[in-house]
Formats: sequence, C-alpha cells, structure tokens
Amino acid sequence: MLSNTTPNNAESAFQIIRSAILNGELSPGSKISENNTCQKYGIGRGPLREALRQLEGCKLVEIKPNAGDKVSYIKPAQIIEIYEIRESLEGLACKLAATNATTSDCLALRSIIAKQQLQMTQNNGDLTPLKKGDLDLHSSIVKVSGNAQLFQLLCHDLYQLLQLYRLQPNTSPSRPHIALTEHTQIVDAIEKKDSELADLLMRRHISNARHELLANLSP
Amino acid sequence: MLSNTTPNNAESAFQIIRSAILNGELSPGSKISENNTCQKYGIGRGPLREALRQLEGCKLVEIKPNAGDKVSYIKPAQIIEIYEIRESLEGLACKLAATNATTSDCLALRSIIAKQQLQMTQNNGDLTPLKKGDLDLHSSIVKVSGNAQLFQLLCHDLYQLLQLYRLQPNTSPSRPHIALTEHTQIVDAIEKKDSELADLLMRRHISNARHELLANLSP
DNA sequence: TAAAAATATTTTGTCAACAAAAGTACAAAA
DNA sequence: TTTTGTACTTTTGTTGACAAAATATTTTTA
Repeated sequence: MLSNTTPNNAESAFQIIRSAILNGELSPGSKISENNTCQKYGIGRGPLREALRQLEGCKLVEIKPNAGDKVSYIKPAQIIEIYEIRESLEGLACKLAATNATTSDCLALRSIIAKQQLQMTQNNGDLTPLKKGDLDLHSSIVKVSGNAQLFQLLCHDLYQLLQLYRLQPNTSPSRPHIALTEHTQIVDAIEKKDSELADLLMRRHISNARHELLANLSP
Repeated sequence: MLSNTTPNNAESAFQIIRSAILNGELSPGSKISENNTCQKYGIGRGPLREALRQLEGCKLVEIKPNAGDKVSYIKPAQIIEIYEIRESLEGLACKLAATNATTSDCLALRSIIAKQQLQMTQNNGDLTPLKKGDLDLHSSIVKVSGNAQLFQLLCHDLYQLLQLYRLQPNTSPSRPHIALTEHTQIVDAIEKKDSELADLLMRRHISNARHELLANLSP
C-alpha cells in the first residue's frame, strides 16, 4: 500500500513528527520551534519546513506566516462534526461492503470480532486493545467496500484527526459489550448481502457512539 | 473565512500553482521541474518545495523522492468513487440543512436557483456559467448545514479534485433542465424542514449525475 | 549494429549563511 | 505604577552553494 521508495529527510521528518503528534509527545496547541525541532530530530531546517507544510495538509499542524507553527487543537464541537460525517460515510461503506464482500472477506471480519471478544474476557481494565480492535473492524469494513477514496478519507484522514483528540477512557463500562453486539449484527448483515440493513446498523452504531461522546465531553 | 495574514513566498507559490493546476495551465501527469517552475514564477527553490509538499496534501501533486514531482492524474474510476462519497455527504448536508436553515438561508438558496434559471434561458450553448451556478447551490446548502468540517471536506477538498478532472461538456442537453427541477425540489424540502426528503432527493440528484457520468466516460 | 560501460549533464536533496520580522528586556517619562 | 520607546535577542524567511542521485550522452566492446 505504501510506496516503497527510499524516503528523503523531509519524508522521514514528516513521519517522525506525525507519530510524535499522534501519540501525544507533542501536545495540541504547543508551538513547534524550528531550531528546537530540527536539533531534536537531527535534520536540517529545510526538510523540516517541508514536513511541516505537509503536516498542515493533514490538518495536524497550523502554520501562520512569521508567527511559527503549532500542533492543531481539535475542539469537541469538531469531534462531533466528524462523527456526523463518519456516520454517513461508514454507512456507505457498509452498504458497499454488503454488495462486494467475498466469502473470505466475511471470514476475516468474523475473525476480528472473535479476537475482540477474546480480549474482552481476558482484559483487566485496560481498554486500549479494545479500542484498537474496534478500529480494526471499522477499517476492514471500509477496505472491503472497495472504494479506495473512501478508505483514504476515513481510515487515514479522519481517524487520524480523531486520534489527535485524546479522549479520556471514561466511556461507560457497558459500552464495549454493546459495541460488540452491534458489530456482530453489522457483519451478519454484510454476510447476508443486506446492504440496506448494514447501512442502517452502522449508522445507528456510530450515532450511539456519538451520543455517548456528547454526554461525556460537555458536562 | 481565509486568514488575512500577509503570505510568504511559499504560501503565494502554493496559491499560484494550485490555480495553474485547476485551470489546466499545468496539465495532469505533467512533470514539475523545480528549476523551471521557480524561474517561471520568480521564487526560490526552497519556498517552491514547501508549496509542492502542501499541494501534495491537497492531492493535486504527487511527489516521488529523487524522481521529481508531477501533477496528479485522476482516473475515471476515482471520479465515480468520489461521486459515491458526494452522494452520501451531500445527503447528510441536506438533512442538516433542513434542520438548521433559517428563513434568510432559504431565501438565499432560492435566489441562486432564480439566477440559474435566468442564465439558462439566455444562455447560448455556453455551459460554464450553469456549472458555476450548480456548484454555488451545492456549496450553499453545505454551508447552511452548519457542519464546518463537512464544508471544508466537500467544498474545498473534494470539489477541487473533481475540478482536476476536466470533464468534457458532452453532458446531454436536457440535463440542465432536469437538474434545475431537482434543485427546486431539494430547496422545497429544506424549506419545509423535511430532512428525510431533502436527504433522499439530494442523494437521487447526485446518483443521477453519477450515472450520466458513467455513461459518458466509458463508451 | 547493438549492448554495455563510462562519462557528462541535469535534477533533486541538503545545508549553512544572511535578511527580515517578531518578540523581549529594559530604561526613561508621564 | 503604567506606559512608551529603544536596543537586543530570538525566530522565521530566503537564497545560493554544494553533495548526491538520476538521466542523458558518448564511448567502448562484442
């Protein structure tokens, strides 16, 4: 999927800084000093500036001429807006997936759910593997949809933005169980090639998550 | 809407080259030589490289390390995929617009349709003003939806990509009339706050356009 | 003549130095 | 004490020179 050309410094810097932003090493809103940063990562200022411009394209960095660059800060309202978009696009993904999924596609989706189920029984309060499993399933469905633009948009651009907003793990304890049930129903619908139902169930699934979010982030 | 800070050379170059790509001055697939280009636009190679990285973020330019940059080439299949996405997202936009539109919003939408209708009667085979009017209406509806992320995504990112694919004006002559009728019905639904109907009508509207496209580009 | 090797040329990648702008610290005046 | 003006420091913007890689050209050899 990724191009296997040898990267130049600008490309490497892009990857490194993106990771740093996504894992919270560089916190949202913090300023990115050029001298500082290029010493920290051992690259020149030229490649760094190229990388920052590229990161601006991903909406991870905000650039103001003559005033320095800073890590983007995502407001709760934006998260909600993105969830509305997700609802619509992942509904589409399910509709297409139900039409296009092969038998092996469905098997793969089922195995992801099984793995998730296993993790839930043996997990000890650590929610991060569950989150990852959740993302895995959603990504896989979008992939199965066959729409490459949709995959790029959702799984690269939008999921990345959501990751920038480090949501505290104060989601209700019952949510994972409910989510698993919903996932199962969705994959059932895809397997039965019921595109309309798959669409509906996914929309409802994300709508539920959105309302959970709304309750948790504006008290 | 746009930031009013004084642009630096990289920013200016970004704007200039983007325009050049969008109006066809730089044709899809053509290579962008650095020396050539920075002489042509009177800027240094540093700012130019920054601008190109930014353009890559917009998917207007493809960068391969040590191999030069070239203007993106959009394949027909990608256009169809984008139309599927549009169908979903503009349906959402209509749904939200029907919920949020004020009286003056609806008046504005109506005036766009009126202008379009006028242009159609007095036009002499030139379809470009009609295309612009069509985009105006769609953009305005998305704006009225109130979802800023959706506006950015559709009206900046996706419409721009569609523009890159310069579609020959061989759409059927009856299409503008049909489109106008569909537009009117959509705005009616928004005005009546019938979000479900507005959603459905917009989806159908774009689906029709997509099928028209399919018929025209793979003969 | 055609393929391969070597050379030359162009093009891209990177850095370091300089210019310009913004921000900071500090002193003088109200 | 607050404010305003000025010198100073830091940070960003830009350029030109050089290194490295890729491409084109020429030469050599089978």
